[in-house]
Amino acid sequence: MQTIEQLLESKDIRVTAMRLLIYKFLAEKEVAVTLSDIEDAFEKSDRTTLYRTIKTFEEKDIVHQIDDGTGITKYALCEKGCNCEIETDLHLHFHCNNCNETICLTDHKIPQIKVPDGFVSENVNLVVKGICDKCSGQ
Amino acid sequence: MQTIEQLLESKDIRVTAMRLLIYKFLAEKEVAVTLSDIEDAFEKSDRTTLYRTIKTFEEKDIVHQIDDGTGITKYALCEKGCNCEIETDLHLHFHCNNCNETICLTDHKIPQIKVPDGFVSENVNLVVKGICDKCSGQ
DNA sequence: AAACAGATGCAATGGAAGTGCATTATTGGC
DNA sequence: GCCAATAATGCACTTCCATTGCATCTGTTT
Ligand SMILES: [Mn+2]
Ligand SMILES: [Mn+2]
Ligand SMILES: [Zn+2]
Ligand SMILES: [Zn+2]
Repeated sequence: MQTIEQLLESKDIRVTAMRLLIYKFLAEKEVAVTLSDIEDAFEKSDRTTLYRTIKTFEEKDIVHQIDDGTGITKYALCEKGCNCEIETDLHLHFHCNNCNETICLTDHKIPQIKVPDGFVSENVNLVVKGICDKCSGQ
Repeated sequence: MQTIEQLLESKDIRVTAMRLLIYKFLAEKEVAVTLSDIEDAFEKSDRTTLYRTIKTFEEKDIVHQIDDGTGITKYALCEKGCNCEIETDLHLHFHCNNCNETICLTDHKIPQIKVPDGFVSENVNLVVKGICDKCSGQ
């Protein structure tokens, strides 16, 4: 089991206090977060720093971006061995219309989608909306 | 076969020159369009009018909105008998990474998506990205 | 210590969606 | 046809989020 420091170093990311804190924040959250969520959690630091940190994480495949249709970009830590860029690895995302939270359903992979002749599928984005387990009351 | 005028009237939308023009513009396009696309086509009219026209069409189920992940909302005419609000009717959308256009694959319905116990699926958005038939060179 | 690279902070920008209100056009009753 | 009501249009402004330029700070290397 590697430490967060080791993970960052292995991805050629310099270890800073801020980066460790943001990583831990993401790791504790079980849902995808917006930049605003991170801002609220770290009011002392500047928005830009948080933004660039999350972008750095994204470039290095530590987090992946989620477009859940709310118009606000969300982010979540990648699972170990998650190859976000490979189509076959893509899991689906669930957005709760009640609590407004979005979560990764990491072990629900997107099924193979047929496209018409002449079309080449490279990537699929699938967001299911509805009521999450917490809100459905069971 | 009903005229555009008859269609609009049947949906309780007043027939105006602008609305007819925008409807025809959408009908001629085989791809989903952004508000900017409409703006470019009708430089004489104000953006707000175009915006509200498309919103009116959307409310009355004449067009449906498409979130293809580019961050810019796109719109396309509904097919005859397209019930956009019914989950089972939803077709999938294809976004070309080359020409950057998005099209409705109206006869490719979204497959049933399994969600974990406790989750209730109400709606699904599925966008396939890749290379379209025109760009794939066949 | 000096030099350098990268991280952080502040300010500003840009794009797109949305709204308030005045003006103009259309409709329906008379 | 005329008038009042109602809806459509145009203009200005706002809000929200994403993104960037540049100055400053911090940590590392020689
Ligand atoms: Mn995810
Ligand atoms: Mn469509
Ligand atoms: Zn919920
Ligand atoms: Zn194409």
